[in-house]
Amino acid sequence: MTAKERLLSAAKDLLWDYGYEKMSPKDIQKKADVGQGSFYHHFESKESLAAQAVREISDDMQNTLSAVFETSKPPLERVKDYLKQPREALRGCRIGKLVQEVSVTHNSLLPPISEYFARLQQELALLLQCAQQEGAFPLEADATQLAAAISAAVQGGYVLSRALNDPKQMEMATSGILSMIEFMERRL
Amino acid sequence: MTAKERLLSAAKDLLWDYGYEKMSPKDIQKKADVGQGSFYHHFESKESLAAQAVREISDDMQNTLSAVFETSKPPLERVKDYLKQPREALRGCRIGKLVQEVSVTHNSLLPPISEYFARLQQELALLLQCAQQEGAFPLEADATQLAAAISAAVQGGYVLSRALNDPKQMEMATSGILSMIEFMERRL
DNA sequence: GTCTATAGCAGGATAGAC
DNA sequence: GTCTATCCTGCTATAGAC
Repeated sequence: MTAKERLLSAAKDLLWDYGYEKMSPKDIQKKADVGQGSFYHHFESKESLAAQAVREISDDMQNTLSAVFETSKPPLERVKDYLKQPREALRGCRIGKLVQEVSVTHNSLLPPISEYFARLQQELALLLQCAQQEGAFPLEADATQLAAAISAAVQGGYVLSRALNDPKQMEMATSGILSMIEFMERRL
Repeated sequence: MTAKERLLSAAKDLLWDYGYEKMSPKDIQKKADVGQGSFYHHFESKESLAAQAVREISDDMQNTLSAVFETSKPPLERVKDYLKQPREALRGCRIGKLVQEVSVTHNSLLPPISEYFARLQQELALLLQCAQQEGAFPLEADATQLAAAISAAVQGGYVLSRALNDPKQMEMATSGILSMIEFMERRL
């Protein structure tokens, strides 16, 4: 890996564990085994590097999404598969945890994050609507609201897991949603 | 208000908007209109002050919880009332947003936060079980899982609102859960 | 209790040699 | 492209006078 690639990779890791504000240029240089000179040769600033790192994280996560959503399974199964995905609950969401920082919502890091969540919700809503058209899910449900609730439960699962220092919180939150979906499926 | 009270009040505000790491002693002093000398006269350190501020925030929020949960309404109504509470979605959860910071999960600030969420989930689960015993909610639902899902949806609502810079995300997430609960209520 | 002065250190970035 | 030296600022805290 080139120095530039190592810097990006290190930044992606540190953003996950430390967040944007607490991640210092020196932390990145040390983790990437790269000198200060190289850092500022390849990137204009910490924000510039972070913006590119967040862009890559968003792309990675959208690819993961595609792997779950673009299958031949019935639409509602794909929604359930999303809920059942393995997650590093205590580490937090690579992308969701960043939005709590003032320095992130007020700079160039936000757009790739918004993009990820917009796409997630859009795909979930679409799948739910398909399920409804196929008669696999109650028509009275509001697909858009449900999509928001599902993505919120996952993000909240991360928060609760960290707050209670217990990875099972994620499992409970997603299982709770899953149970409700299956209930609605049975009684349509 | 005494200088000590002003310091605590300022810290509570800054924790909400800036978070723990980005909130500096100088920020607090300035907002409280108190000199550096006073700051370190009343508190040992930034962490010490923050710990006390978080303790108070947790207490405040538990009082808000009591106001919603300790009424004479039917149990399931109280759960719905919790979901319908007004929230400053874009500002984030006063307490939930803190747990994403490494410096918070690794120090004395976490316990009051854990306490709040533990109590929230316990009360929600209890109310759901009451509703089940009264025949107002399906027995096949797992109250503990649902309580986790409900509290997660609220926390996730905050995250999504900030990520998409749209306060309606909170409303959609909580309405989504609300709809599912009402669906289950109708078809028990 | 409150003030000002000061200290030590880290964050973020620049300069110029190699 | 990479290295070392250097700069300025802000963070966190201490010291000692009033």
